[in-house]
Amino acid sequence: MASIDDVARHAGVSTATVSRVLNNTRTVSEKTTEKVLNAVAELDYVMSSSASGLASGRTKNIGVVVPELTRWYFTNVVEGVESALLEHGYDLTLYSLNDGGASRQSVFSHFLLRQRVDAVIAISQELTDDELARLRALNKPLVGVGGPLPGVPTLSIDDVAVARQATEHLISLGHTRIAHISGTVEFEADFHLPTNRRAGFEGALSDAGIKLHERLLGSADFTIPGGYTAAMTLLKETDHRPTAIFAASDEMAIGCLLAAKDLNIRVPEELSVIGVDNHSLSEFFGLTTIGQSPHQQGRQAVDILMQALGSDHPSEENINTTLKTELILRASTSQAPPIDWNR
Amino acid sequence: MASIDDVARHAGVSTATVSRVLNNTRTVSEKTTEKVLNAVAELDYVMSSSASGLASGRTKNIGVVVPELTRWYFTNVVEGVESALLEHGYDLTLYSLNDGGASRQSVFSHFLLRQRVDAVIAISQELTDDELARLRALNKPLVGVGGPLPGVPTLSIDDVAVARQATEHLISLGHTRIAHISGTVEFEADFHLPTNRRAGFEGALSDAGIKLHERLLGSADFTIPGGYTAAMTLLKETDHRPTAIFAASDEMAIGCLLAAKDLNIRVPEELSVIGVDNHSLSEFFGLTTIGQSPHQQGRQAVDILMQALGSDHPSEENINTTLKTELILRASTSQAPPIDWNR
DNA sequence: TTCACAAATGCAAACGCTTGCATTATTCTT
DNA sequence: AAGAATAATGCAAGCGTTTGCATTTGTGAA
Repeated sequence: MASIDDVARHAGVSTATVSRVLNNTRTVSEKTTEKVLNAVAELDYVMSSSASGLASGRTKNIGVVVPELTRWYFTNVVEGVESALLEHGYDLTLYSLNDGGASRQSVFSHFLLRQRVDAVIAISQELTDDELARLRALNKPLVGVGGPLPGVPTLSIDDVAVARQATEHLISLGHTRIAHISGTVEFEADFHLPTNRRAGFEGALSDAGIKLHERLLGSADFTIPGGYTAAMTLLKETDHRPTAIFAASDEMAIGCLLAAKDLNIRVPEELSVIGVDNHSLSEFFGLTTIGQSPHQQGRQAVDILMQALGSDHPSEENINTTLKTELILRASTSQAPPIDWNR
Repeated sequence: MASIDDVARHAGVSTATVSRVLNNTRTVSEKTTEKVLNAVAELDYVMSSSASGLASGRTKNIGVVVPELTRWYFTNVVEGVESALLEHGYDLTLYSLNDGGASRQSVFSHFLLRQRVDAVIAISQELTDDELARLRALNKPLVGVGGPLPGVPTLSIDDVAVARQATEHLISLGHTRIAHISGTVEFEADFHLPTNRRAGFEGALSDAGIKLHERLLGSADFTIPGGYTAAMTLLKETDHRPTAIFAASDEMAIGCLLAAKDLNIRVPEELSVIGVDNHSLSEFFGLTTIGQSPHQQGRQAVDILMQALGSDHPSEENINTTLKTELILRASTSQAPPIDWNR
């Protein structure tokens, strides 16, 4: 495997010059640059990242911490991050905290500290003070995606506003018996997502002067089956069946759609359903939703990171950027049916 | 940030000894080991991976190459790999080849060559000869998951056998008008998966003396919507509607289930459906399937890798291990309905 | 042409580890 | 108890880059 010395010799210059060309420090003449590049090509030379990392302190590698990989949102953010990083010549080292405690512990106390990464992107990670402190001690850029982190530039949607918008959409269609399926408590760890979305829901309701009915509140685990089960309970509520459901995620909303079908409840004539995400299956199911685009969020996180890596002042300006979301109208919501007072 | 010298001084030993303790070379006395470990803990010392990598040539990092992240199979393999690697103290650097050509090119010609990884795991990647040669030139262990690779230890299921088993299951239930939804041609790149599964299907059919009917062959893109559309076409075939469908993936099979529901075709009374994967949604949909467990496959790939990294002879023995799969009976298949000869 | 200054290049000392070899401490034999 | 063998440790030379500083080359002005 060729080393920088081989290249230098081959091009008839010093290793310093080769290094400068490869890192394009702009102080090398055109002629020399070309010679070096030729030598590089001829020898199939690729720099050793270890050596470069050791000497410069820069690894050209970004750590990405994610709670798990199998959820739609995470997967898509990671893909966005990955593709953007590739364009910048960076590698992505993935830390998936699947099993909660155990791996989480070692990732924060060991893996991230090996000086393998120049920066880290934390996806939907509510970090403990200790973890945050550890990351800060690294003195490397850190950006969060999916929720606010104290003192860290983050990207996130406004969950309260999103939920409010979804609910208001239903209200504007004349619905008053609106159910909500929120996330179960174990998802609170993700920036209180269930609570926030529920808050938006309740806010919209109370603004419209609609009284919240306890029995119109369900919760599930953000999956299709979870949404299905929750919807089943809600929809069997015979004397006060909702005419609309706002599910805190598209997957749960799809579960609602399937439940309605199994109960022979027509959507949207008898039941409107709205979700959040614009999941890849939503279009297929004709689901009206508030869309967010995690792929884009991932790319944007990289932009922020690159900027931070460029200027060495840890520019504390862009604390929490709120990402825009968009109401996507499809076939699952419509005018509320006339209320059948007999039920 | 503490360096190995600090630790050495703090423990009153040489850096060599510290290094030995940390890499547990078994030649350090118990006493000394303890002293060193204490110093490490006190100083919160974590080794620099760059320095270690440069000096030893080992990075404790594995490259994982995957075609994309959003498909169930890939995500799960990666999760399996990640969790196993973590246990071994290895990092995982992810290369997702989403946009085909562009990134693929740079990953193979540049990223993987930076000596950032000790080995690579290629997931469902049919590699070109050139790419394979490049990887071999690295002289680092390589294991493939998802399909055979010439001269490389790989893990994969026997697609032909799986398809045969699925089809035989339907035949054993008395079905003779069996349709198949295979993958479209662009998925051929994944080790001819569509072709192989179709071959198994046709093999089982011909063994049973059942004539294959052209109009009972569909194809789709391995997604739920794709399966839905394909099934719609198949099931509208009024004069020769299939009584069973074997879909090349669970997602497509779920599409079939949804199509059947929309057409008011009862499953399994009027239509049996079987898929392949044991996707996380399959249980919910009551889908009979041939299960494989990608998570497990990922872990197993790591086992092989660790073994290869341990012994320096690139043990060429375990070329392509065939993974076991399992018929999982659920509610979507049953005895064939009596044939209505009037249709 | 010469000089001053800027641009281009080279020199060589880090960077923080690992490891072969040499040295010292310990244990076992006889 | 002495010597041999073995275990534990230390020394110091790399590993392949980057980069501050010194040096050489090139340029424009006088």
